[in-house]
Amino acid sequence: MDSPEPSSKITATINNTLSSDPVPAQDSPVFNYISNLSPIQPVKGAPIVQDFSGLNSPPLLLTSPRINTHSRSSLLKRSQFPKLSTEVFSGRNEDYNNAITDSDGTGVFFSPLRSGLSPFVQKVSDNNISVHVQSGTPIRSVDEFLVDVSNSESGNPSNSNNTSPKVADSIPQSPNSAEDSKLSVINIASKDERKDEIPEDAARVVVEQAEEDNKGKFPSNQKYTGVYSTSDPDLPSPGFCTKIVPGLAAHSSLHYHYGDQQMAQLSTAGHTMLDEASNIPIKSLGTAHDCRDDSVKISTMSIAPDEGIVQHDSQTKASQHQSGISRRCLQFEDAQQKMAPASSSSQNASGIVSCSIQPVSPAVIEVVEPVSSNRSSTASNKQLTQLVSSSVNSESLNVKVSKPSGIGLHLNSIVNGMEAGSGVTVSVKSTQRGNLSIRGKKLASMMSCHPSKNLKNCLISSNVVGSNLTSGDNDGKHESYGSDAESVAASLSLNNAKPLNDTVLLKPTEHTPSNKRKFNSEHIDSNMDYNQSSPQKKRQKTSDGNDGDGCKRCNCKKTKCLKLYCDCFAAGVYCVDSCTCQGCFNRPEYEDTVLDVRQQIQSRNPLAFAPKIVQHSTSSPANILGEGGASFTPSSARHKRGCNCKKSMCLKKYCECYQANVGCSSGCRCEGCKNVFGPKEEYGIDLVNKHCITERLERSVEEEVEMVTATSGLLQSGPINQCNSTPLTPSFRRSNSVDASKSWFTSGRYLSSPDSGQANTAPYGLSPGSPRNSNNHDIHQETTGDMLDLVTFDHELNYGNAKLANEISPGFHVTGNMDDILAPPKSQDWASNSGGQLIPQTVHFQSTDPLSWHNSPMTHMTQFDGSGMNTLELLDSDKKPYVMEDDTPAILKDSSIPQIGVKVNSPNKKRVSPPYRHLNEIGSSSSGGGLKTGRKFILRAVPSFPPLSPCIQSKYVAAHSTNNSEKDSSSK
DNA sequence: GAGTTTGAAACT
DNA sequence: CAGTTTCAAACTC
Repeated sequence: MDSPEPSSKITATINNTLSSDPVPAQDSPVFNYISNLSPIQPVKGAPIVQDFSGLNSPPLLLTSPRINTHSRSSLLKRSQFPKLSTEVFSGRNEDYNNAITDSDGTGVFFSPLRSGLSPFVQKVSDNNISVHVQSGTPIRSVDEFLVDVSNSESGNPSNSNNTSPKVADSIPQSPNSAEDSKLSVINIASKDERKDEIPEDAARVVVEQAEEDNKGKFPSNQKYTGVYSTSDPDLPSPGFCTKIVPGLAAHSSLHYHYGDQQMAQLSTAGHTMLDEASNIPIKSLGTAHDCRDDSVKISTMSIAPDEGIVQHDSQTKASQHQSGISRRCLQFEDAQQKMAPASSSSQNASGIVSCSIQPVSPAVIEVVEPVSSNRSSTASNKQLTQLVSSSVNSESLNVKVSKPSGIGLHLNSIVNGMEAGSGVTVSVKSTQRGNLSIRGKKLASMMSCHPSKNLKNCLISSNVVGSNLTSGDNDGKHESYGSDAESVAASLSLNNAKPLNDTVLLKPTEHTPSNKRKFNSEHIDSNMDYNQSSPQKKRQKTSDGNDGDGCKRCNCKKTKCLKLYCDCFAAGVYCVDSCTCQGCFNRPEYEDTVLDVRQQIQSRNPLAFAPKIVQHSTSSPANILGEGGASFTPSSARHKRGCNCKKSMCLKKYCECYQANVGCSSGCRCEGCKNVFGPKEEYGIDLVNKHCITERLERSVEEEVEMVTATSGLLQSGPINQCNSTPLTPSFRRSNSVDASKSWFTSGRYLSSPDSGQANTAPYGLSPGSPRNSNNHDIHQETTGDMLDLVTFDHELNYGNAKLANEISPGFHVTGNMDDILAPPKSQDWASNSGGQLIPQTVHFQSTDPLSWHNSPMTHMTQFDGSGMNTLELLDSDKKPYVMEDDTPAILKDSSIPQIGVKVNSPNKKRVSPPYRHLNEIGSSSSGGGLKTGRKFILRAVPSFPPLSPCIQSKYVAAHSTNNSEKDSSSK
């Protein structure tokens, strides 16, 4: 196993299975390139994806703490999935093999994943890198999850192929399951010690699936090294990919595919992935599927969200593992996993997760794009490409956006994340160009994101990224994901500084030491944060207060990070190394404890982990702003419970409403409320405030626009900061559409987190769109306003970015299906649906319509994906979709569950809805308009979500794209 | 970095 | 449900 054995074998197997040529990775120059080139590896961070799993339900997040490890393990697992992996990856296998061989030489294996994960890594790994095996404990559950997923996915993948076939293919490439898995693991591990551990887990996971193969522990580091990529590959390679990181996965996949070399790095990898996908329709490759899955899932989601989810989860996990990122997150995933039995189905959410991969690294994406653009364009890989970077071929892509990943996180986190991340903007031009540009600097930071904030960022980024890449993000690690991707992107951007188009340069990034460093560090940080978390990042974060990354770090001293006082815990994320907490039990190692505590808390307050912010379709405040209309409540979002501020006048972060960039609602008991985002009705909004808000909105819009563009690229954090502030704006979303979008965002957050699903979707959606962004410029502008709205919230921003992207990219139309979306429509359902939808959605959009982007919160995703995000767009177009409902739904939705959907959501949703505000809001303010709008939106939104099956969505999209306008109008 | 303020979470 | 305490983030210096 471990040994990559002769790649030849693997390749052979691969060949058999995949038929794809397994050129020994080593052999293939391409492989080398990739390994060398790929900055991707860093992407591993992507693992972040893990978050997704989290997506399902916040609770899960907690549960998932392991996830991180798991995720890593998951990677392994994936690798395990030998079946696919080996076969599938034959091509990759080669790579893997090569990698392996290389690794062998070094001792480390690279799995395709690895390669995918991080080209960087590869290099390193090659050297030796890496990978330290982290044996850590395996988190089997996760792994299993992953595995299962992968499996399931694999199964589906084929189905799903469509969109993201490439990915899947690529994934599949990973040849030998066992070996691969090992390798993959290794890869990841190599980077971090923890990883090492994780890898083991992953391996275990894999083992579970294929204990044999894995052996659980791959002997040595090698395995670990291989872990990420390889093992996964085996598994359904897809799994790998996904697991590894969306980005990574993609990369890895790419690598595999490429035997070509292409150093091209990620992009190449991506291409390869795509190519393979195209070539290999394989589904078999479960792993590949991951990536694909995302896309596929997305598409398929509609069909079988669960699978998608699962895959995503696994992926995410993997990704998480890979990247430190995972650390935090996503326990939800675990939980979810648990929740949803391994089997894919339940976990549709997971599908979302897959998104995470994408999210993994916008950077990656970018990287990919270049390549992809080159190849991808050719490659059918649509999905992959989409996933990878929607950027690459946004057009074809259906993005998977699954990003909902964020979902797992709680709103809070999300929101926060937004802020943190804001800085960066990435613009991806998905459309064929594949240009990704990342502007933000913060990407990295974002990447790193921590739980809450990070999450936000992550989400955003992830969303964006993910959207870009693939649908699936992961929730799991909110942070990681986004962060990774972002980080990557950021790194890219930073390094390259080339904002946009640099995407191509992923390699460069890789190549450039600085870039590499950045990536690595970033990725690591983001991914590994807790593990390795590069000091720098930590520093940054710490300096920031959280955040550089956006990730927050807690500083708990007495609560062991097991109470809601802890931001990390509250966000359902594990504490990261960067956290300065004392006696922390919020770590994967204490997963059981965390889960227990979490349960206890939930028993007392079921909504304890639900997103605090719910989208209200109408928030009174928003209306105020509302340029557009009143309908908009600036923030459709509201704090569920409302704040109780007495001295801060809701003008400081002490105020949860303010912190979340949402207006206060009737539910608030604050005194002297001057919440910029929307004072309590009582207080009425001050004109001044309104002005401020509007200004913010405008700014945000502008920024968002940029962001969007960037976002499309990835994360775009840029907006974030402001966004943070701006976030407010979101609430204010200008137009209805805006509102809707916002609602998304907000909802996204909220949803994502708590309920979940939505958020996930949103993110996904967002990310996907990005690709188009390039095209979107115009759109951006147009949308910008909306975008801004979306952006406004931090979370939103994050998501929003994606969304923006989506929005931006006019392209996104909801391919999907308004209908579908609509179908789900009910707000309540919505949440659940959304959850599921989200993912799926992600996929479908392709919008062409600029409008759609509105929906977009997801837009970005859509953009990239094009279709993927569409759901969002759909929503947007409808706009209202999201709006959805209100908070409640959101909450419920949040759960991110979306995918999983109902399960998670439903519970939450019910409760969620509660938020006084909704009622109030609904009733009151904006109420009128707001709520109405919200509902209206919701309906629309719903439709978007519904988009379970990508395929369906796509269909719808195609059909509806035209219809959408009609619908929209009608809905309106 | 230390200390203060603030408001949520937890407890009674 | 209300009041109090505890806690950690946010903020200030």
